[in-house]
Amino acid sequence: MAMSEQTSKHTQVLIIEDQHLMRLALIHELQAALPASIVHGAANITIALDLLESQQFDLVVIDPGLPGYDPKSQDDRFDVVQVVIELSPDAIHFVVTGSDTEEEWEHCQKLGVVGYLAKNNIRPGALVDVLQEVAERGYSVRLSNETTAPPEFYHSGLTPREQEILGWMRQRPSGISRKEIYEQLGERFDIDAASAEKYYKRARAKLLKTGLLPKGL
Amino acid sequence: MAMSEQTSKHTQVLIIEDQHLMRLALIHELQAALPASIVHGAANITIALDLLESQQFDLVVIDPGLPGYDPKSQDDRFDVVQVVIELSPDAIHFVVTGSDTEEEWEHCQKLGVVGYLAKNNIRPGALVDVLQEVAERGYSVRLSNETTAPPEFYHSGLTPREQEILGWMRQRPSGISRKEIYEQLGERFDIDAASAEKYYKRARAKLLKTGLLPKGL
DNA sequence: AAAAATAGGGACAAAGCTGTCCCTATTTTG
DNA sequence: CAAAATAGGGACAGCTTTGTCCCTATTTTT
Repeated sequence: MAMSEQTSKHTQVLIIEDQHLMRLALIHELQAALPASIVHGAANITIALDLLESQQFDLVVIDPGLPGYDPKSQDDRFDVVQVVIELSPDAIHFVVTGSDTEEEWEHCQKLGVVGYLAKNNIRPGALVDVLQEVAERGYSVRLSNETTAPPEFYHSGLTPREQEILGWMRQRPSGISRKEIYEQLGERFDIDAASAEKYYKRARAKLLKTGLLPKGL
Repeated sequence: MAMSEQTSKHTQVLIIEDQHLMRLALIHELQAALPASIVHGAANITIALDLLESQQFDLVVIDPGLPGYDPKSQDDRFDVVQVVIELSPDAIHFVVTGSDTEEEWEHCQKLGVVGYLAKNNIRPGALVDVLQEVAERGYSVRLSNETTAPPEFYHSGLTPREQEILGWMRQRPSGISRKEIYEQLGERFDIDAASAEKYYKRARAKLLKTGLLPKGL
């Protein structure tokens, strides 16, 4: 019988978050940010504690606003964080919350948390930057931040690439030519600028065919 | 110049939610639930009001916990909902919140809301049921609910189908054979039970190759 | 012991997405 | 006006995912 290789080369990640869609989104983000990782999800503290006792993790992401704890009680919130940290002393710990405060971050930091992220300040792809910042500076904080992002527009007939390119193009500041955007996108996605242009054009064509495309073209 | 067809056959949906990942997840869910829909996202109330003034919507989903409003103030939360409803009187309105209460639902109902959903009670695919319930009964309420879901396990090498099938299989109650699960899955996804079996096996093989698969096989 | 379930594969067609290259008009900008 | 940018496509190779069908051992139930 082969020995079970508990010490695999994969990064083990645990997400503790009770909101299903948010947990799935975080899992998705973490997988994208750490391609060789295995990501576990726990919808409540009971499952989380089971997992923490059964194996080691390299990174644990905690939402302290779990059911069974009084969301208005700071003590309850810190309790969750503290217990998790005690059970995974070698891991890196992030806190993700929908109601962030400067004071809570400071308290969490004393408990050993190195990442403190407001849910409304986590954009797709942002965790890459957070992880890098933690690696460089030892911590990363993103408090709540009212965004001025443009409205989004999702049409079921578009492929992910087309959605993505279109999203970027719609944020084009005035004075910047489309061509420049194509080049930026080419660099960002590591594709040809011409391909980015192609995607944009196809997306546009699809929207025209169905009869409506957003104002900013 | 062709006349712009404002009255297209597509269902127009608007999601007002400040948490980016949650907004994207909701957009995704809505597109899956309403395949012929065009879904718009607004990260704050300003964008939302712009959109509401510029066009009509058939369904508006509101998270009243937006920045700029005191999350502890019930009045502020209701204000958001009320303003949105006044600007889209012909639409159906859902409220999605991370801090739900029975009282808030009752108040929202008086304002015209027909769907009241706690964020921790929205699972992937659940909006289909919510929409159907609204169509049949006129309203749908899903208050906060502590789940007893099993731990989740996501491995980057698996395809979405494999992840999905594996997730279902891991919830198999004792006394139910795998074969029965295959049949349920076949029905649910409208594929052959044999295909479901194939996916499970391939997922299992991949996990074995990389050295670790979760306890429950 | 016979029947059913399970593990662990192979082969393959259809479809969709990605990415590249190339083309011609028309419009905008310097 | 000349040059650059833009609109609006066609063709195509490569890849992954999906879904179906088929196969042989081994284990578990009955």
